[in-house]
Amino acid sequence: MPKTYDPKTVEDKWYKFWLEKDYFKPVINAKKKPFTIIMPPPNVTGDLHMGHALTAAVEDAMTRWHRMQGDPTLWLPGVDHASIAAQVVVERLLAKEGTTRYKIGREKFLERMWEWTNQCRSNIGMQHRRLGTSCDWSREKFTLDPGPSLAVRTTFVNLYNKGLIYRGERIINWCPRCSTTLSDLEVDHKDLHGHLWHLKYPLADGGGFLIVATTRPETMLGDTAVAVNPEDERYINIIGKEIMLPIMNRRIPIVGDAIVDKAFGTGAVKVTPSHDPVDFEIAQRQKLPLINLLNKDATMNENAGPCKGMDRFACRKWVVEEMERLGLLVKIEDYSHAVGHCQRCATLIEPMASTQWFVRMEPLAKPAIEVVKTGKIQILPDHFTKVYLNWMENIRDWCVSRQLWWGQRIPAYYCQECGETIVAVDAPKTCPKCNSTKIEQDTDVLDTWFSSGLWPHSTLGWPEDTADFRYFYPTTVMETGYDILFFWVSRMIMLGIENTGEVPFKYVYLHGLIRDEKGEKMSKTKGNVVDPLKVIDQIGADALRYAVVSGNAPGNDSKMSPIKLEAGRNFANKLWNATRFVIKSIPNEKIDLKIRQELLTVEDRWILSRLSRTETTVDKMMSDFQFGEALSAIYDFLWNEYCDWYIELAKVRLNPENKEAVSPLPVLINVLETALRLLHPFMPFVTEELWQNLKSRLPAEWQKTESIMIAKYPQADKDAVDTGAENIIESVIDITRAIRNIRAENKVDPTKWIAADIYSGKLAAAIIPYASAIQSLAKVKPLEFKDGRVTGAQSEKFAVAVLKEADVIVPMASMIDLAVEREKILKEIAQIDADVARLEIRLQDEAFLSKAPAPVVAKEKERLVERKERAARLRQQIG
RNA sequence: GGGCGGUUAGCUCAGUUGGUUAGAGCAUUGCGUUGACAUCGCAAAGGUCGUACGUUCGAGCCGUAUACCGCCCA
Repeated sequence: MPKTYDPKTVEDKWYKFWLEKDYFKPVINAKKKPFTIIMPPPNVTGDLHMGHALTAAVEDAMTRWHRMQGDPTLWLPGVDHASIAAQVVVERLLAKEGTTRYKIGREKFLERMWEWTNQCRSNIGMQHRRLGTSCDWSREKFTLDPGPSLAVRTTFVNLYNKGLIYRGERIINWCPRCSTTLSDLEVDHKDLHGHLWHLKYPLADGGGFLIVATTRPETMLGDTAVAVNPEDERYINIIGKEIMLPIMNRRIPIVGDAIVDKAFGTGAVKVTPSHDPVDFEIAQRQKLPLINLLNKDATMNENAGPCKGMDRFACRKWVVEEMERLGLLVKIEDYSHAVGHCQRCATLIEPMASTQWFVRMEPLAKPAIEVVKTGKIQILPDHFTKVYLNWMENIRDWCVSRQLWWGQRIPAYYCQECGETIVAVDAPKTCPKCNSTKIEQDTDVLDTWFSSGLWPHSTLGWPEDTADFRYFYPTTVMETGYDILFFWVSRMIMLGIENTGEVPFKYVYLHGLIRDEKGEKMSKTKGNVVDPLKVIDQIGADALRYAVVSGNAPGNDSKMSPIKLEAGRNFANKLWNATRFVIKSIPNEKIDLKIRQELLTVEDRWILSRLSRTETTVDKMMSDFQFGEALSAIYDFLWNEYCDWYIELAKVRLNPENKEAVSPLPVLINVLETALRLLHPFMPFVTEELWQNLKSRLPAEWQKTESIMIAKYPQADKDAVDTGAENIIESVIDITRAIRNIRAENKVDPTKWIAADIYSGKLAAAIIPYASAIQSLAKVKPLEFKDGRVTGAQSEKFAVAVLKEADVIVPMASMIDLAVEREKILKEIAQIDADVARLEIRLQDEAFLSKAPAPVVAKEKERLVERKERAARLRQQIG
């Protein structure tokens, strides 16, 4: 075996081996409860990032853990068509080529989308394989596959028939760049520094003005009323009167509506029903007309009068100038307010009244609230339960139609003859009302999250009654980032219950975001992304997986840094070398590796006890989704107990001179083999490589299992816990450390042997057999064990360490070779004397004293004092 | 405005039913390389656990208040 671990030479080999053996495929066994996890499908928007690596590492750890425990385990991978996100990516490609989706047309555009998607999908698949993910590739799904597509259409039709999907005119979020509606969740609110313009609106009867304030003055062109609170005494007399809307010279009514806040501004508000959600509501109540001002690209349309054709921002400027010219601009205030931006392209969103498809959410939310409140679904970490419930309880209808081309086409058809709307799973040939064949499908597609919401059941075959669906649904865990709790975990719960009558999963495990070293979100535009594939190329998949999982607590963000990655690489290498050592120690002749209780030494019983405790901890932590904690328990055991102490103690017995010693090999090998299995779910490649390496050098009975990934996960042997052995070895470790500590404090040459006396009280008999171990580990000889406790220690002659179970006494004389020490000190004194002489000459030099800067002179004087003092102390020491 | 989370060693963070002397990785300092590993070993230094009250025999952990930082929702 080479001296260092080289992941490149092993990872591909083992992944291929696992695939060939079909280990990733579960065997359906009706008698056993399956463990099922559906992978949150990455978007076909590019490469996998660190967040995906974390998802993959955590899900793979769970999957491998359950598989090794003998559960029929399915981890189903998939990819999301990511309607808007993917379309934005390809549109950017087109822009670089100097064209647009409109120029090339829908059909050609979709071809490009598929081309991109196929390439992206295979890339994502390759990247997941590099990460070592043990998902069942034979069941891989894509959101646009026939199965999931059928699920989407079936769901849409069912919801429509139940009245839970409707088409209506509402205020929606319009992205002018993407030229589509967006759901509320797809809009990011950012605080912007803007202005509040105060405008004078003259009464139509010439009896004065009302003053209204707005952050979007251009919308005044679409005002259809001014509203005041009906209980506002200032305005009670003018309700019912009319305003002459400036610029447009249109008469609009003054209406009373309770929603108007008397205290805000002047208490009078302009009403633009087509471009503001609150105004839209007022218009509904007051039966006001809607005037839409905007074209799809956010230029002003023919309703904007003189502003027709202007861009929305140009129009704003023009309106303000015009109002000022008319003497109707009262004042401009600085004003900070939250403004919606498109999550995908960051363009400013325009609220706009539009006829779209909506999902009525409240009836779907009710059972989804119930299952979480009653614990049928458990959200981890727990505090996200509140976040979830708060969102669910204040839910609003969901706009699902998108004016995009890439995605699931809405299964609604319109008769061109009689205007009938037909919603059906399969395209109708004739209109059921008028028998016309002139039928056209809705041109819009569905919000991508509509199909994601069906993912846990659509991937398993629903709406068909499949064996997979029957066996694996409801699934066990949904593992994903907390940032998409609403986007899809919530919708999966709602739609899962709606479609199947059962919860889609038992647990929701939410992980945090992986940020860069400074704690900032990684993004391509910031250029701070860490590419997981590059990391794998450099240090291997196991090291990357270690880095993302270790120290990662549920729901907490974590920062990624080269240092963390290095820690992972170092651990893999440590493990490699420990195994290399064990393998080297295996003799060529046949050996019996069976652990025989009667032959176990105290350190054997100690490491077996520690292993048992580690297994218990790991089992608890894995069951509690504390993956970081489980991993660190394994790390600590392997590095700080097995490598640092057990191997070191075993070396004493392995020494060929120590012929009568009982061989440590049975325990040395068994513990290592077990620990490799413990670690396997986290670091699959290096553990497989080492396990196979180790196994190949062992007797036949070790050859029965052909891969670590299908070997049994270690279970704690409670009988192995041995507090007595733990106390003894802990004392041996304490004593060794104390002596090393004394050596270090007294600067004893590492090759020098020193003497020590141990007063170990009631443990003496147990510790005495470790005399030779302590001797070699602490380089101490002679080592004597004495009765009782130390009394009246003389610190000038002895170094003393008082430990839990023992006292350690080291005579000073044994540490210092006086003659050598005297030589060293004399040398140092000579050196200092030379310094002193030079400094004295310099400080008597008139030229130096007058020309050198004062601080330099002062420093030299100080140095002289310090040197003289040190020389005096050294002279004192040698007498 | 409503809600949630964080504040622990120089840095990054663990610390889940309150229980001896609060841990890890990295960084720092000193020492060490002829048989597992310098991607290493040995040792050292470093913390009034944001602040203030309270509950308790006992608080990093529970309660109240407060400061600062971050996130989500409106």
